[in-house]
Order: sequence, then structure tokens, then C-alpha cells
Amino acid sequence: MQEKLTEEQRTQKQRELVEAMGRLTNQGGGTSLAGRILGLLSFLDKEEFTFEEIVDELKISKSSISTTINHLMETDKIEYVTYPGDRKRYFRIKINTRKQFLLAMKRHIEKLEKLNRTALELKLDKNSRTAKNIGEILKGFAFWKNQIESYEKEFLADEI
Amino acid sequence: MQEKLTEEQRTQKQRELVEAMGRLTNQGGGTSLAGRILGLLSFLDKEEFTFEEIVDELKISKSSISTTINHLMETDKIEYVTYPGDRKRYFRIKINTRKQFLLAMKRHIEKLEKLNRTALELKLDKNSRTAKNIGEILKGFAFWKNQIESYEKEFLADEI
DNA sequence: TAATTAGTTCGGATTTTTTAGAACTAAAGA
DNA sequence: TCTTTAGTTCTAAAAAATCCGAACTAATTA
Repeated sequence: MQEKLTEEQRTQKQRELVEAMGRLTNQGGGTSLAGRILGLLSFLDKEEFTFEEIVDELKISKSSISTTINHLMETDKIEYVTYPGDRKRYFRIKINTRKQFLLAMKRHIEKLEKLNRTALELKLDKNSRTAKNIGEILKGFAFWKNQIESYEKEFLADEI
Repeated sequence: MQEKLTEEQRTQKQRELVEAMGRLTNQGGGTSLAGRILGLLSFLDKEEFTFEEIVDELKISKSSISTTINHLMETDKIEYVTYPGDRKRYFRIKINTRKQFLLAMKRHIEKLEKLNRTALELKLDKNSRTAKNIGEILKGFAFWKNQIESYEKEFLADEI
């Protein structure tokens, strides 16, 4: 399928994926640094990175890395492990963050749903074009909430 | 369910929803002005707004409105209608933009999928924690792509 | 106790995004 | 033809997000 790559070419490509992840995350609303950290922790062969290693790999200041890492931990995207007799924290991506992802998606849908439901209540003419459209949108939200819930039951029953 | 609202209170609340839509759109990656325009065109009782009316309602410069309106039309969120003997364009939200929305979502998933698939191919140890996690993520993407496709078939067959 | 390590926090600098204002265009009307 | 209308486009300003360096802290090591 592919030409044989040298070790260097392979890690070079992995680093390119890290940058691509940064750009994609950026498009999707997140910060590109967050995306690059997530990419680093998942696409390279090394499974765990210390703070310093992240700084060195991404060539970004300690302060920016510190802020972003803390944010990624708050939002449960990454975590760290420690080893006895070693003061450093070893960061790694959290596996199976789908549950958190779906939860966030559901919460976003719920906010939009609330907004649209209120808008519909406030409409003078419930048969107007916009009112009927809001009704359709609400149906769509209900469908997706349902899908998310059944997905959770089917696939994620055993997750934390 | 609710106290009876005066006409003013009702439209006041509608305007608040427009602002809330701006903030929510902003959180979700879009610009808040785009959200406010979408809110204006869907939550008020008036079904169609001219360029000037949007400027007056939102109290934003013509240039900003012009740019944002054009972007919303390119992305098929709004459209305009015209009336004989009237030079103005009457903007309104496009109904049932779910298809476009899902298409955008599918495209985003496909990009992430490609990235992760490549990352997995490049992994030295396919049984590592990160490699297995990527595998799980890919399974999740496959599931959602499938859901989206069947949703399209089931509900959106008649849409443009 | 002093020095080093492993970060965090703060204020400012840089970059990017958003908005405004003025000049412009193309069509319609007088 | 001159003016008005309905916007568009360009450049600069304002605001917001991002990033950095320097000073700091708390724990560990010498």
C-alpha cells in the first residue's frame, strides 16, 4: 500500500499530523495549541510526555503550555500519571473520551433547544413560516438527543 | 403556563433571544453577529427583513452586516426574495437547512477520520494504548457517519 | 541551608478577528 | 442628466485571543 518509510520519514509524517490536528481543531472552534498537544499525545509513538518534552516538541513557551494543559485536563481530554521517585508528571491522552464528547454535544443541543422552544412560545402566529421551521428544528434536536442516548446505552455502558 | 405578556414584553423577550443566539453561536465557533442575524430572522414575528431593517435592529454598521449577510448566504443559512417594483432584497432564513448542517458535520468527521487513519498506519506498535484508542475513535466515526447517512435517507429525502 | 527542579501566574506584546467609516458602484428615479 | 437608493469594498481602528518572558512558588536535592 505504501512505500517503505525510513524511521525519520515516519516520525516526520507524524509531526505533520500534529500540525494538521492543530489546524483542524482551530477550525472547529478550539485553539490550535490545544489541538497540537492532543495530536502530540496521540499520534507519536511515545505514549507519555512530560511538561518539558511538550515544550520542546512544540516550541511554545512554558506559560502557554501550562495554561493549555490545565484547560485540557479540566475538560477531561488529557490526564497525567506519576512514577515513584519521579517528580515529573507524565501526560497522556484520556482514552474513550467519547462519553464526555457526547455529553458536551448533548448540552449544546439542549441549549439550542431551550432557545428555540422559548422562541416558539413567544410567536404570535404559530403557523408562520419561521414558527413552523422552528418546530422542524426542534424535531431534529429531539431525534439527535435520542440517538445520543441510545448510542450511550449501546456502546458506552462500561465507561466511566 | 405563563403570565400574560404585553406586546412590548413579548418582543422584548424575542430580542433577548436574538442576543442569546449570538452568544451561543459565538461559543460554537461562529461569529456572534452571524448568530444575531439568524436569531433576528427566526425569532421575531416579522418574517422578512431588508438590509436596512437588519442594520437598524442590530445597530451594527452597514459594512459588517453586508459581509456577514453574504457569508450567511454562501453557507446557505439565509436567502432573499424580491418583489416586483421593489429594489430591496428581503432576507429570510432558509428553512430546513439540516441537510447542509449534516453535510458540514460529515465533512468534518471525514477530515478527522482521515487524520486518525493515517496516524494509525504510521504507528510502530499497533497494540499500544494510543493506537488502540485511535482504533476506537475510528469506530465511533464510522458509527456516526452511518447514522447521518441513514438520517438523510429517512428524513431528508425530499429536501433540496 | 542553598540550589535546583517543575511548574504557575502576571503583565505586557503580538497577532487575529471584528467593526466602523468613507469612498465607491450600479441601478433606478426625477 | 443629475440624484437617490441599496448596497459593496477598502483601509484603518478597536477589541479580543493568544503568546511570551520574567518573576514567583513549592517541593526536592545537595
